[in-house]
Amino acid sequence: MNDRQTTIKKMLEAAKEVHLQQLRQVFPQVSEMTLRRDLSYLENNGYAIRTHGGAISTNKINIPDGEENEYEKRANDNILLKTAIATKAASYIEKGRSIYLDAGSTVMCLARLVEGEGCTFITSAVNTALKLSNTAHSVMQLGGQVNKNTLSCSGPDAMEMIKHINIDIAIMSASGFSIDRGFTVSNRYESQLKQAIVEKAKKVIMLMDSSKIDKDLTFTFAMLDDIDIWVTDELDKLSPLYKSYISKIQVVPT
Amino acid sequence: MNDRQTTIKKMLEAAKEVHLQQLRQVFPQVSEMTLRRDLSYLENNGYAIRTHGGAISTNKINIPDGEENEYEKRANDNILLKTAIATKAASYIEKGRSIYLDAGSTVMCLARLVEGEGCTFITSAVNTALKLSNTAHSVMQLGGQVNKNTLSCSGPDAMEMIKHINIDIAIMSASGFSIDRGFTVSNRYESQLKQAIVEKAKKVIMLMDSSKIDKDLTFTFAMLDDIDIWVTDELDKLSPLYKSYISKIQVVPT
DNA sequence: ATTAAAATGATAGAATCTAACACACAAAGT
DNA sequence: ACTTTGTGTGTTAGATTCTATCATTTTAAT
Repeated sequence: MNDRQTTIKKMLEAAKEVHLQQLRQVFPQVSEMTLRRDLSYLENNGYAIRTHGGAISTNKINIPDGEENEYEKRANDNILLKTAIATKAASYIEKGRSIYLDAGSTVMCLARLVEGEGCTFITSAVNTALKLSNTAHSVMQLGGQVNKNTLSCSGPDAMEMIKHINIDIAIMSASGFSIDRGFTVSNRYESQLKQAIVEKAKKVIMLMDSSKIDKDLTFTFAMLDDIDIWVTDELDKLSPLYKSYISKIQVVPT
Repeated sequence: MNDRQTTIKKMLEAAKEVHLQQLRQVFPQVSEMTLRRDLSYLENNGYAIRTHGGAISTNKINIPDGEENEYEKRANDNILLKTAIATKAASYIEKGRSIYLDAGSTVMCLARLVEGEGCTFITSAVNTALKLSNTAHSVMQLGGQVNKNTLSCSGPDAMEMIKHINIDIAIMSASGFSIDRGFTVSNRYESQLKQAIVEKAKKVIMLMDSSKIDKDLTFTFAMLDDIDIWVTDELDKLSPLYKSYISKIQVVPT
């Protein structure tokens, strides 16, 4: 994408809508045909939808319920990899169980593809709850302060709620992992909640791609011993120390 | 909306996209101009976006997987009217206050357009919380069982949470109203929660269009005396009895 | 029955879109 | 150095679509 196309994309994001006549004034040095081609390019790449006389931003349409924030930008990175990991994890979900789904874009991928017949889903993430409400039999939303980066609810209210909830399987995510510090995140309250979930759940499945290995964040909520299964995409980064845990680490083909 | 327009709307929902030439084949008895007008109508009501040569469904983009749920079908009805009501209600929101936003599509319209500088928003609806998390300074999500029709959380967990929350202004919705039964909804837990909210809030603003007047549902959560302002679109349906309440009823132009 | 309002049809002209070809320029290969 | 290839761009002509307007029909209300 060249500078002109990037500018048009930004105009679209800001204004939600742009007319060819406006573009002609902004870019008088290029021909109308070129601007048309730019709009076609943006349409083919999913940034815009061409209308008669211009184009609108795809973000404009997303407003009804969609996610369109910092979170969403990260969520679309490596979406194929995340889907592969989520698909593997979905195979561990059994009918009629109580399933906790953590906040995080990989877990959100899983929420999109689970059927979970008769399952009760519990989640702290508002986007996950919204998605699950379409298909799932029963959905519990943990309450609390919403973190706009993770879309997760945490804090004393969430802690209080989980006291009364039994969890068969917890599908968790983390922002970093190292053998010394374990699984880490950057938010104190979310760390506290995750720690409590890991303790309560009968079975803990971690979804985390290899890019987060050997990165430590501020708060540790679990060590490798605390989880039962870890679904990831690559083992190459792992030091030989991990080899003893190989049986709990599931590697998905990429 | 007439039969033909309804059919086109369904075609759009199914196919995500429709060309005028296709419509001409489906409706050979009417002129092309009429079909163009139908598409314009659907566009003005938020169901479609016209393109060169046809139109696309607004659902096409925002729900990459899965079709629209029951909630969204209702949410798109009368969206202009709901926006008008929501805009009026937004003018009552003051900086830095604690604002409760109820579940409901009209209130969701308000969530889309509030700035609410420095406000803390509390809501039971997961879609509203998700939307607010983009823009608002602070968002609290009430926890509990998610109702897939209203996308609202309610139950003992939500009741427990609001005990510790102070509310300056509560923006409420209801499914029905009559002078005898007051404001009503069909779900026991949601009624219980709404009732508690109305009691706690210093100021209660009701958003409800006139189509719900003189319809009673199972559970009453407030009477006309309990609310401070009611924003609606029409007074014609009201019996003369209501006239004494005229000062608290705000009518928006349609 | 009369009137008003809404929906529809027909037409012309304006605006937009597409396709096709030509040109300029840079990168890569011979 | 020369050619080749590909990409980006400009120009034009013609096809398609859109809008505005007014005439006509249908529907609803009094």
